[in-house]
Amino acid sequence: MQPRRRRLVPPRDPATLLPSLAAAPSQSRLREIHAHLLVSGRLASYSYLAAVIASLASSKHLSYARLLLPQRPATLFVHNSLIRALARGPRPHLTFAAFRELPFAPDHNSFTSLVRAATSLAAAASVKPVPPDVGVDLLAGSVHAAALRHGHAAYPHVQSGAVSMYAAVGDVRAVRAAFADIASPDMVCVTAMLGALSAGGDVVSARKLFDGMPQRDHVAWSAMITGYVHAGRSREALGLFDEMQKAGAAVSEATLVSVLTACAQMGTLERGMWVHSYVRSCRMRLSATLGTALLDMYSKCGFVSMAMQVFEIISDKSIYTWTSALSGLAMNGMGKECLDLFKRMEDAKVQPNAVTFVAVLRGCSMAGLVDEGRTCFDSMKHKHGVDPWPKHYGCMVDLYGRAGRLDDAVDFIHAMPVEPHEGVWAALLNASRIHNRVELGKYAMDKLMVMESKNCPAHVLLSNIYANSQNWKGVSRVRDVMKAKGVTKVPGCSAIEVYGMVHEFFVGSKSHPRYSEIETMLAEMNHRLRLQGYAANTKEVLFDIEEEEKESAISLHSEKLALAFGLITLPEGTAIRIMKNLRVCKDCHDYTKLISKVFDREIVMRDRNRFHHFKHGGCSCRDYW
DNA sequence: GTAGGGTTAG
Repeated sequence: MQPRRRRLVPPRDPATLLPSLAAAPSQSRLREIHAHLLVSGRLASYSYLAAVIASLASSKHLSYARLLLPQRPATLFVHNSLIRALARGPRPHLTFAAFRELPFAPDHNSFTSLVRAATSLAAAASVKPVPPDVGVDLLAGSVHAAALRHGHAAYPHVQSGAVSMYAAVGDVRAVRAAFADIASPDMVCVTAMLGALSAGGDVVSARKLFDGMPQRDHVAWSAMITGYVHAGRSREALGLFDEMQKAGAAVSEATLVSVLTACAQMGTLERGMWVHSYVRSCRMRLSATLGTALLDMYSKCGFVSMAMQVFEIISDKSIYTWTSALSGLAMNGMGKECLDLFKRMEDAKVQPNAVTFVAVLRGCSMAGLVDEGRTCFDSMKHKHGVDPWPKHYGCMVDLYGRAGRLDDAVDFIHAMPVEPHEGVWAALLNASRIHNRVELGKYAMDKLMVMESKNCPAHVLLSNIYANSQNWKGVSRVRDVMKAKGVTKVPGCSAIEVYGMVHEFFVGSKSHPRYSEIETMLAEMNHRLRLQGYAANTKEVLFDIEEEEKESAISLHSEKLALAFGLITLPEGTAIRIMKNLRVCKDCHDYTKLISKVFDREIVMRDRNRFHHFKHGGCSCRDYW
């Protein structure tokens, strides 16, 4: 077959070329476009040249952009365009090189971009080391100092940029100082500041600032919603979103991303699906960011098939998209699928980062794929050049430990090139609990104690190990230690969404308005289960109490209350979805399995670590958690 | 024709 010849038709409007440049064209297409620009004489126009350079720099053709620069005696504006594009692009450290090579004295616009570059670098530094090997805090300080030296630090854009920059490096004092320097902050500055405050963990001050704003646009609303999401207060985030819509503020893509994150956090599938249909009805394009937030919401609501459907239709998948999909498969126990997807990612030549490997290793560990996990861990550094984090070592110990290969887990710990951190010992402790290795559990706990750990789940784990071996002295010792160290126990809470409303249940709480119905249902559940020969597993109750009392304490675990409520309110044939803030205990797990059989219901339960999909008396985790 | 809000893990 004859290869089709491409026609060289110059586009009528030069502006139509810019999007195709930013979309990272192939080399040959790029040369074609360049030829058009030269022939049509458009590269002679400064503003157009600047736009072209900016588009090129933000795509994958940085060197090409640089090539264009000396073609004309470029103005400061053209150089600033390049710097701006670099600062917003995927490799912000290149901004500094371009800044140093400026053939002009930098102006306030140059510094606006430089501050932005430092901000992006600081944000990226948590995932990968920053290329110019310098601490991001030092970088922020010196960028600010340079702006002062050149007399541009008082420019409003530099000022509000500095607020965000110091927030990104986590320097709360510098944030406050930078904000105090601004004589009369406008809406944009205040929004930057409220974002900075909530990023620093102070949503309360952020909210005060927000309430005091004379006017708020959609960015200000979004920033506040995001603040709540990052604080883990997703209920308030969703409430604020409702207010935002009542106030008539425009809903942007960024807003929806935050709202979806809130839905994911709470596990409110119905509201999440509402956002999805909103996106569709507005005919919004599913960008990588929006699509990823959507896919993540579906996985965190236990709706994996839908998550994967969304994944497939995202056309420009980012590293976040891939990682989120992998993590979704991992937490739903689909280790095999997770590895397959990782292979696809490698084939697609997408570079995995450290977070990606956390997801894949967790996938292996959830599904008991020990050898595959080991291979993956080894490939991290050798094949992909990703240095392992403490967490990756923890995943490996978990992988060996869960599978019952405790000796391998211990060998692995001893062979670690870095000092084992808390998570490693906690993983060993958990494995000891699963496989009833009391001595090994004590050993792991001793290590944790030395670290002055206030890790509450670890203490509870050790207590469970003691309880399993009827060692009530050990149990009460753990309790005393917890008291002495001030380890606070988070109360167990299960949430269930019914017709758009989220109902929360705590252990033994009777405060729900429909509690009497719940009580009746609980009695019926227990009755029907007993007919099936179910006896409560009371071993894991934290304290040594009389057998009868124990049973009633267990029967009031929050997940059972939520389950009863779901059985009352949700029509037959609909899955019951429960979100628990802590791990499901063994008894509740067995109990739920039986309920799924006796009541012929699909039950999806999300706990702190993963999902359990109960059906016909079995669970997707194959009791392996 | 230059600012502020957004996605993965924990």
